[in-house]
Amino acid sequence: MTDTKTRILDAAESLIAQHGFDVSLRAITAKAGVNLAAVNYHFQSKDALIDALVARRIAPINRLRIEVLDAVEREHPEGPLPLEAVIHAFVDPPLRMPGREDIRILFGRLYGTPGEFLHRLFEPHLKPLAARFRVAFARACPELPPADLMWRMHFTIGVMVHTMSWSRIISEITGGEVNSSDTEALIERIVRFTAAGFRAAVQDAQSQQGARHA
Amino acid sequence: MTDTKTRILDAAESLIAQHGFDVSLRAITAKAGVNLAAVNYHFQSKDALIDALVARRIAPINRLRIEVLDAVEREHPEGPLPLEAVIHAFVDPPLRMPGREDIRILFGRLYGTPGEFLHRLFEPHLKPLAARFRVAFARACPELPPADLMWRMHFTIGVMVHTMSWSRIISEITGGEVNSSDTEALIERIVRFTAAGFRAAVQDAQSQQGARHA
DNA sequence: GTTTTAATTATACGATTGTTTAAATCTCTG
DNA sequence: CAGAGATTTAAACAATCGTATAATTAAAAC
Repeated sequence: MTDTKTRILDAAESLIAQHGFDVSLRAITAKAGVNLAAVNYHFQSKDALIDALVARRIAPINRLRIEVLDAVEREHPEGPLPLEAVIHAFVDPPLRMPGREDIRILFGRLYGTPGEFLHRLFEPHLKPLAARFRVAFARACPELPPADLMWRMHFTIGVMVHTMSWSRIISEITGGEVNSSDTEALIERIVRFTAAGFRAAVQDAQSQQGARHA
Repeated sequence: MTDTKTRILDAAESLIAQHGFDVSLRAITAKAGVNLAAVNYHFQSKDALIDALVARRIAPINRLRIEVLDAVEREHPEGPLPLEAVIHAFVDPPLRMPGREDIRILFGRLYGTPGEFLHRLFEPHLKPLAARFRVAFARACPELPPADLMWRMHFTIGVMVHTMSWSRIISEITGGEVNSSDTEALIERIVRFTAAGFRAAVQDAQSQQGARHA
């Protein structure tokens, strides 16, 4: 019999992935097979439970992302970094996340609902990561203006998050035509798409001015 | 004094965009300045209110998307369609949506929480639209395998949705460095990024096999 | 002006929520 | 074995939720 604390976390993780963050503590404790009050005993509140739930998954993923990026930078101590390698370092760990598919959906749901949990999530987990990858992407695309770099990182996150949050129903709504079970092929599709997006020509200030009044 | 029904819709729209779909009817009716029971009188339930709220915004957007796509196809009755024009037809209407910024955030939140509202949303609103744009993208990228075509449409939606749902806080978390107030420039960035992604080389079956065991 | 319908109001209902309390049980130390 | 601390349990708390009811007011029709 596993630990009560982790059983609560597992049950909450699965239920939140399926039904959203407003699942009741009673549903969570029922699925975990523990008493209702156990949540407020081991964690302090429902919000603290969600924080612990998120931290448990994000922390190892971000650690792995940094490790992979470290290896890439070690192989290229100077000069431009290979763009595909940087993208891989960013998207592989969450997409290859071990365990149930629920975790991927939870991850996507987390990014899809900015405002509620994100301020508690961004400062400790995402902010240092974003700063780290920003300089890496800048080294991979030296000629890209800073604003475009940030936007294209943002777009890449959008591709990754949307793929994760729709991973369960994407095959359903396409009639099984599109399937996300082959993780490696999916990662390769994401990297090719976003890398080409990073390498796209940027709009110079003059044509921007023109497009605005077209 | 505007209509009670639209005042409820406006208030619900704004509050849901800010705080999610689990806002109370009391908060909605308080902001609208109407009585609590007015919601169950004019609509039948809270779910029906959300359905009406979504339909009110999605219907004209999708109508405009189809109109713009019709014009593109009329200008190119045969042969390949210009890829950028097809992407513009898809992403411009929601991003240029008139009215408050709340609507864009609501739109993004809707896509970010698949499963709850999406089955009620997909069949009537999204399914015919996806079928229509699928053939258009196929005409724009004739050499692209069907599976890759679907995935890259999916990625494009991810870029669009993520940009919309993060439009309010993106400038906040980047310290004002990245700003989404210039809609036309933002659209241009999205189109350049995704068009380059559509044109990226696809992975052939052989190298797929190899990558899977790499 | 009276009647009929539509719309709004105040109020209450049952159900569910997160959280707390106090007693019961278990676990381990001395 | 005794007892101190940790954990689990059942029960209840106040608050909030969506919804329904009945009465009241406004509007429209004849």
